[in-house]
Amino acid sequence: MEVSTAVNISAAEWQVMRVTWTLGQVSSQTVSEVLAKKMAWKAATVKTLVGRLVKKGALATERDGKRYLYRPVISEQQAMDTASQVFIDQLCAHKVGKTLLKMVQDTTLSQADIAALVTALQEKQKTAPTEVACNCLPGDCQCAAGECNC
Amino acid sequence: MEVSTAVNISAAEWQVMRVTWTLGQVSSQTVSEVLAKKMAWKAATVKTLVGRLVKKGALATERDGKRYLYRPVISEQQAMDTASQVFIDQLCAHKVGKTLLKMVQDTTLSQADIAALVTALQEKQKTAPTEVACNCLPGDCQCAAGECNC
DNA sequence: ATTTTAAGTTTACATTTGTAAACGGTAATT
DNA sequence: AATTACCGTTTACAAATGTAAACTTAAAAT
Repeated sequence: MEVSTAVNISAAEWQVMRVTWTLGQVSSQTVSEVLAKKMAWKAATVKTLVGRLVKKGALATERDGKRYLYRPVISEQQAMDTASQVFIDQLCAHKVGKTLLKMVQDTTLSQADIAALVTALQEKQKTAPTEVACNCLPGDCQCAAGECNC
Repeated sequence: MEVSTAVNISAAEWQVMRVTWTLGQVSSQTVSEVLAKKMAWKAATVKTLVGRLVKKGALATERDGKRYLYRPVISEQQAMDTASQVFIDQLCAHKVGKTLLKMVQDTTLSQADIAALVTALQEKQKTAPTEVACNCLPGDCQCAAGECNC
């Protein structure tokens, strides 16, 4: 039944997660070194974030002598997909397409990424509707002509 | 020089913005009615959010007798684009493609949206790199073989 | 064995966010 | 004219977030 494994990871915490996703299993010292350089954060700040992530269940710990090693509990891809969903869900359904277009245009993508996207889109095209209705208002979108872009 | 017009709009505030984006110029009563139904928010809650948005400069006011009419200061598309950028920027550059793919797959898009995306992607393909490097760590990604998905 | 270090834990503290009640004033209704 | 109904403004208040110092303890170095 999928008991809401969805942990909320804040923007700052996300940076810590990225280090663990990238390095797999890390000491907090490593995380601190990386983020001191990348984010100009004090070690104390990183400690707090790591602590919160452990409490939230986003990081698992394993004793390693006097210290701990931290390991991500959820995969990066899954976390990104969840975050994407949350992001998209808050937008007007009618305008999601335009926004995805902007994202695609403004992002560096590899040949493979592009190919995969094109394939998926072509597949999607087979069953895509002509229009996606605006869902900004409950019931029908009642915007007067010219007053909105729905 | 683009003096950071970027206003921060929280998730709850975003709902208020959507109403103004959709209806163009609204009384707080209208916003309240819409969101009471859509979000089950009390009128007081909406008042707070509207007030904060005005203070943040995201909504402009115009007197209308005893009350105000509210109007969005920035366009929805621009707000969405900014939010998208912020969202994408926090992700590992190497994995943005996969995430966009997921978004495309999980979202309802119109024929026109899909066509526009395909066109943009084909154009992008001409200059796309073979690989997009991971930028999770400062300097080179030092993940050991097999320990990360970079 | 003593001191230094490094780790984790506790405490701090201002802001932002979500949610809303209370208050005060003006316009509309009785 | 008195009263009611709205509307905007103030106040409330807990939780989350960003940022970090202080404290405590155990291991490492001398």
